[in-house]
Amino acid sequence: MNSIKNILRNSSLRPTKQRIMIGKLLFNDTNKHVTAESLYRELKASEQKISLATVYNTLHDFCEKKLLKKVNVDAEKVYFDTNTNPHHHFYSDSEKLLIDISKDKIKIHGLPKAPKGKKIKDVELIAHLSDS
Amino acid sequence: MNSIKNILRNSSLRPTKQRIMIGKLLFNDTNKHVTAESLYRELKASEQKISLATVYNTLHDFCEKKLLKKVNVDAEKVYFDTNTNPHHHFYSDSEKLLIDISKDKIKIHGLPKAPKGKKIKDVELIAHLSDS
DNA sequence: CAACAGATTAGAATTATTCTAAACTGAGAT
DNA sequence: ATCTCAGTTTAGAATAATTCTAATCTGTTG
Repeated sequence: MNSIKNILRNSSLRPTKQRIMIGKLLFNDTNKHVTAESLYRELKASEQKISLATVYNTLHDFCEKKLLKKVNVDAEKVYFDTNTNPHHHFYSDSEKLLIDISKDKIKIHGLPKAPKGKKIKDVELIAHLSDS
Repeated sequence: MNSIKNILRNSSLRPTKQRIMIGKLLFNDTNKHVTAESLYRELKASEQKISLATVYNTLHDFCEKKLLKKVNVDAEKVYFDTNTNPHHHFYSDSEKLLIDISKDKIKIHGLPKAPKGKKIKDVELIAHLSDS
């Protein structure tokens, strides 16, 4: 509860009511995957008043401060992952569900070096699932 | 020219004027990455008359028939890749540019097995680039 | 507690994509 | 060749996710 405030302060984000509400929902659980919409619905259910624009603003702020990680798997929506450690994902296209795969399990060999003037910022691996 | 018709017929797609136009743009080059919009602009420039809806329809038809591969890297748009062999990508977020990485170069070890009732359909690796 | 930069808000705007319903066109049968 | 019809194309409307706008509000610093 107080720790959310500290998280925000440590990231130089003003601990406003709505950021704290969102922070509670996100950081008291581990490895949560949300979309702006899903979070907005969750907040509404909890009787809180918050606008969708604020949810978007906050998610983006949290991403910039590395409190969240953006995951693009599906063209339809952006997911935000509270697990900011380097890691990968399973994704079930049918259920629109993300599952973390811890990175230390996975070794990638043979990645070519980045084109001149560029460097590899992040490697994202998504294993798409289908019903077997 | 004729080969495009054959490609279409082999995929049981009626070789209509617009599918042939699109096929020419896509399959006479190798490893092209397009979005619906970029292709639409390209078609307009070539004095052809085609609607954006048809571009979308055709790209989706081609995907279903495995003539194209959908790539989701960026929440903003879907890319379509004429390279349908298993392969991976570099992606420059700033330039919105995709570069193929041939799959046989890359070895991935330690991928956990899919959750019960699921199997891994496809593994997609995207190395995000930034300026170095 | 005043003041102001930063945050929130409702609603409009934008962007990518899909849908709709009417008009058109390949291809097989005649 | 022509007819027929399922499969296509089309313009424009509709939808969905996200961003923008401009007015209002609120933490924080002095």
